Amino acid sequence: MVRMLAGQRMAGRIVETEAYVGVRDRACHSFKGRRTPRNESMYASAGTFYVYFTYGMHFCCNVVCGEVDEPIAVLIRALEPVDGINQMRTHRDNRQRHALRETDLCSGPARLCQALGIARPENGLDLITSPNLWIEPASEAARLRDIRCGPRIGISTGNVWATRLLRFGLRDHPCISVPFLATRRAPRIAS
DNA sequence: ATGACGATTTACT
DNA sequence: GTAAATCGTCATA
Repeated sequence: MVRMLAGQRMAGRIVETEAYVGVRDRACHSFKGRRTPRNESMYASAGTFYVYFTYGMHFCCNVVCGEVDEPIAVLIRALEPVDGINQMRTHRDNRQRHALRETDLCSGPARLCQALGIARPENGLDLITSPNLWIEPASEAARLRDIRCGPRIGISTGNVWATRLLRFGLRDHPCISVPFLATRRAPRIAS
């Protein structure tokens, strides 16, 4: 994931994500086809950026994945800082009491948005054409056998959607927000 | 108009 | 481990 800000380049390797699979998913903002000003960008074309504000203080970001009017998205949960680490650190330390380890700069959905300067203005951006924010192939592709899956984080609704294995990440990576408990390899295709 | 809550993070005991 | 921070959003009335 690459971010241009103030003429400088920041980049991080995506090491953790969660899937939000649309109108049937109780934990998804578009559950039951709910369409509001907040989640409007979920209904746009694949490659659209969906940024939302939560807990009165945090932003989190998603990549929209479905067809137009099919509100499916992937939450970006953690990055391994690669480029522009000093700028990331500045954004994070500014609001912080103690200096941060590099592995903590982007190890959470709100942390990475803070580090990359992602907030309300970035909601609805087209990641395919934007000069300021895009996703490109990693220098080295992850091996499927190194990808773990597990339940999504912070889903409170007591039903099957809280336990489905829709969080994915790189095995034992130090920048993951929460460790994967059981050793479950990701399926070839997430259903 | 109102109130309950949230796809989180941080500090403190 | 527990709790506070902090406010936009949305369902309900």
